[in-house]
Amino acid sequence: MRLYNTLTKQTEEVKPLEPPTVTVYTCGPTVYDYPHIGNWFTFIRYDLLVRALKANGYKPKWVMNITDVGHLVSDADEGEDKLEKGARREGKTAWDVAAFYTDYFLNGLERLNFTKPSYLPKATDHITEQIGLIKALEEKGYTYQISDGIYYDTSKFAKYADFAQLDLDEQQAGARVEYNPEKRNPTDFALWKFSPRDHKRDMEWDSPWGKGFPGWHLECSAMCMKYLGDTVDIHSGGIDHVPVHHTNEIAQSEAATGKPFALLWMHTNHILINDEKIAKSAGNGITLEDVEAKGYSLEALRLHVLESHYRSQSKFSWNSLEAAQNRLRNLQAMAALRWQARDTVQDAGTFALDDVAQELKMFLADDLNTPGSLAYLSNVETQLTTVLIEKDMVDHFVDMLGAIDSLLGLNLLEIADISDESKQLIAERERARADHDWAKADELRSKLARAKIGVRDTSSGPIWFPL
RNA sequence: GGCGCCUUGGCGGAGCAGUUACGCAGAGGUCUGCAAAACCUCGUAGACGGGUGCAACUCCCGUAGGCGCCUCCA
Repeated sequence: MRLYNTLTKQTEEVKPLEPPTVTVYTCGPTVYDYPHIGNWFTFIRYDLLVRALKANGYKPKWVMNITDVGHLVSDADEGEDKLEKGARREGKTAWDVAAFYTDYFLNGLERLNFTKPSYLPKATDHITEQIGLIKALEEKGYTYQISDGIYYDTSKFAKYADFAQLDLDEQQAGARVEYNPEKRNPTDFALWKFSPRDHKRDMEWDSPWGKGFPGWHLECSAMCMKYLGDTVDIHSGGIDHVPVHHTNEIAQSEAATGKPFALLWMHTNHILINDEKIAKSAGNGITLEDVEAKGYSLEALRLHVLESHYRSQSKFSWNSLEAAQNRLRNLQAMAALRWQARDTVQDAGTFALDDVAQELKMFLADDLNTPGSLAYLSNVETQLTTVLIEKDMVDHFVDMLGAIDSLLGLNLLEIADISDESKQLIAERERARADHDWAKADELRSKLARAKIGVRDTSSGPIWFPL
């Protein structure tokens, strides 16, 4: 399996430290509000990564964290904690807000048919580990204290700028934010922030340096190392994390352990809506509820994610979701053939159902080429809907659907057989057609359509499909 | 100001130096009692201008436009 590695800027073979296990860390959500569709796009892409790894013989150990403290609203450690801000907005405590949106997120993973991560650790459950990491950094001389917290001195980590190819001097010149003048370097970041004197935070902990809370970047390093070891095989997240969050994770982790933090870094590009990135301020933060309210299924959303490559900046619109929904319907029509096998079919051809899984797997093994896998699947669909299924092919056909589902998560196996009543209507319509009672035949077709069942007539009899 | 990316047919969206990506929508046709089904065909796609190749959408240079990051962000 090959993936593009942000670290080396090239596509390379996945080489886990201890195959067949492959450790994967994904930077998860900050649970202060409803995730928008762009967040879900990214997470679905990592679900696909894990599915692809499994299909290609690996045993993924997947950790996705829940950021429930410390994620600051704005710039260089000056801003407010997102959780505390969310709490004020909703008149709750930060703990309540975190619990609510954590539940919402976990529920979303199920609604979207995610592979279950091996661990979904919360930052607030790992304060001890985070303090331990700061201590390690302190012992090695990477930290310093200023009035509002303990900071990491990025000038002590020689290759700080390498990962994101940062030009630190030039950046400084054009920076749009004012940095805390107490900091030694503009890129230095908080490891531990002291609680403010004037009010009590909902979330705060004791530490060797005083009461406060951990900086945002710290949690990922601490939890990744706790669950997956000092060196993780694949570390992943949104492309926006490259210059700051992941750069800082590398700095603090490698400074503490002296080992590479991740062998391969994988980053997903963002989707745009109306050629703009998604931001709450732009009012384009579409949620899963919005998608469903417009009558689109979450499977259609997932299919839409598959239609573009994870490294390209793709566009989202209701039109394109509509297209995905229609495309999904056609795949579901193919899946419905499992209930409608014929004793014999004309020209069964030489189509090899067993090859489908292998082919799809190869597309995904090629840097998650999901658009290629769908193009292939469309060709399969065209052949099968033309040829139909013979009874002794059904087992193979169901296996094929299962393989598609386990790779792409489209729930094609969930397309159920129709009721006996509906089958009788279809049979009745056939009799009407035989009697040339076209009015009755068309009426029955309308009746079936109201039950979301479509019918097409073929030389080997009627075929139904879900509308 | 710095760094990087992108520009493909109505829409979405890939790969590839020379063979149809694919899907959705649309047009024409075939079949059928009819069809909203199915099948076939079609739209003379590659921002623009140069260059290197026998050959470029696919490599190089330039121009125009767009986007992302440098600041919380999937």
